[in-house]
Amino acid sequence: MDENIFRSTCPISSSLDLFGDKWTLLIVRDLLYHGTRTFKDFYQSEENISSARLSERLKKLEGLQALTKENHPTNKKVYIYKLTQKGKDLAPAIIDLITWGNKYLNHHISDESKKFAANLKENREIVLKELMK
Amino acid sequence: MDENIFRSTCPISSSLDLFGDKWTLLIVRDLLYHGTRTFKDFYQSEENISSARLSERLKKLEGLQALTKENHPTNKKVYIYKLTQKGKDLAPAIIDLITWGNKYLNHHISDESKKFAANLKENREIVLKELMK
DNA sequence: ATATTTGCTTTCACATTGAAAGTAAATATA
DNA sequence: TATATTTACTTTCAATGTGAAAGCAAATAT
Repeated sequence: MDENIFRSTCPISSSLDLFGDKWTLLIVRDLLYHGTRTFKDFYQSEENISSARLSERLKKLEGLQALTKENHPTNKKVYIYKLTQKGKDLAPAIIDLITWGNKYLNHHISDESKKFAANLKENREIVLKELMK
Repeated sequence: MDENIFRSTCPISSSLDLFGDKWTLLIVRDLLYHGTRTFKDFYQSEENISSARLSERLKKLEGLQALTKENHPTNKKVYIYKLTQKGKDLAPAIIDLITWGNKYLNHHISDESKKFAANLKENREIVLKELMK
């Protein structure tokens, strides 16, 4: 990883240099929820990422070693993406964004997400452990 | 706030629709660390935000009611920016990004930030309470 | 043998950004 | 009281990043 992508020696600033965009953490979200994903799975998630951007972000995350890409056991055309520990360690930040979004944007959040967020609020550590395992 | 800025009914996606860029959370960071800030204070922080972008982001955060802008008590040219509760509630996500950055980008993080992050790791709830008060 | 699926890449108009310069009002200084 | 400086912006614009659509090649299904 090139050092000159970092604006300062501040850890938030540096984390945002890597994850401060609208797509990267959504890819991590999908993997936290589902464990493994294929290109098609990501592509079909409801936010409608373009294939160009998805491809680019997967490469970035792979380069960061936040996820791994492996062959599908039977289908040679399909690849399986999985989080590494480095990727899983983004779970706390992600659930805090869920909590914030659920509190302040509640009127347009789906019922399913509201339930998930309510559970999170009660059992942060348990949900975290579950997501990161 | 316009509803059509949101890509989906997912709370992470929606939070990222608001904060998924390289500058917005850094402004919140400065306010968490310092309590109050002026335009000049933000402008002089080490990441070198351009005044055009700073002005734009401050307006966005004010529009979201994540911060307030008030007159300086004696200098009519200066404005004082402060976090609202909505803004302070971003503190958990921000400290988790500090923790992640400190763990995985440690080699280029300043000693001061390393100390802060170490304390955070030991005393998450106490530091959080202190930042949000 | 042919159609479909999957995981991309390519293209390009459009949106966002960073850097620099400009501005106007308020304040400090001579 | 005149002038320099400071503060909080706005304007401009080239460079960069993005979304939507189309294209492609290998693998799989029919």
